[in-house]
Amino acid sequence: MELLFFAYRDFTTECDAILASYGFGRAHHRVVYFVGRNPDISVTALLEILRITKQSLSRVLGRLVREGFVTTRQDPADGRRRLLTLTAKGRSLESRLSATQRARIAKAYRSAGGVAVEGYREVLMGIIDEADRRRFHRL
Amino acid sequence: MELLFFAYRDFTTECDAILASYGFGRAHHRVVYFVGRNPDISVTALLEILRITKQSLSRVLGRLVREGFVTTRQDPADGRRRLLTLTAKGRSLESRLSATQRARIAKAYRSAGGVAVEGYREVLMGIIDEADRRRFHRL
DNA sequence: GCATATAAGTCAACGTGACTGACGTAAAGG
DNA sequence: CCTTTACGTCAGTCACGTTGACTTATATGC
Repeated sequence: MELLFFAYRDFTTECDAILASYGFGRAHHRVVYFVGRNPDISVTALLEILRITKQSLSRVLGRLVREGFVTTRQDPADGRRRLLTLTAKGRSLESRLSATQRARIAKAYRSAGGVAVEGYREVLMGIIDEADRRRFHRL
Repeated sequence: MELLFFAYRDFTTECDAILASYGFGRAHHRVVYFVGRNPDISVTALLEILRITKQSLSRVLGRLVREGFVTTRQDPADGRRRLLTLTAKGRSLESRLSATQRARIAKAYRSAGGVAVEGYREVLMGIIDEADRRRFHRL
């Protein structure tokens, strides 16, 4: 429990500094991250991943769209849906944020070795709710 | 990165429900957890673990003390220090919260096996800032 | 074709838990 | 004695979550 607490805390603090320089918070990071991972994702699908309310997302996403990090377009198959995708600016922010986290994970992976990484992934997967685990089977 | 996000989210949501029934939030949980782990901890030491400001801690800790979950006493060795310890009521809350998390971790450990757990701990340790890693060497 | 359901957006109000800055007090220590 | 440390508190701000109500556009089933 302590391990997870410290790992998650240190995992996010570097990003917080970058985000602060844009006037963003963690909520913006999560949106940028998941839109980056799932281009053309619908608003509802994003809400289900983040498990927050539409109103909470609205403020964060609205700003990201207004400031040109995310674009919305109508779903050609279902006109009610708005599909979200990162712009070049959004991808640039996303990779800047991910770079610090990837570096941290890569360092931990290297020093722990392949067998440890296998175990790490297996245990984390076991901690995740069964329903959400399926998200990873696709990858 | 996604693994950590979902694992941490699912790791905390069960507790959030219990905490909500007391009118508490995650901040209270963290205080109860770390005071439980470190009986007779000073306020400053707790602040360093949590990495929040005195003012932020004050509201949360103040309420826990007023409602009888945590006791403070003067450090006999240094009268400026207030030593924090859980009351029976506090320990009861702590174990109730920990029980759900322990169960989740235990389940993940069992299904992953001992070798995986070794790797899991090794990688998480690598993600944690070097300075904080020392905290675990004691344990 | 109309009624209902769904996707999205918005207005308003609120709560928690962070933050900064300033100030007060008690105890320790050179 | 003066400075530093530990703690507490007042005041104001901000991020980000919540609920509830309402609107608009589109899809879909009868």
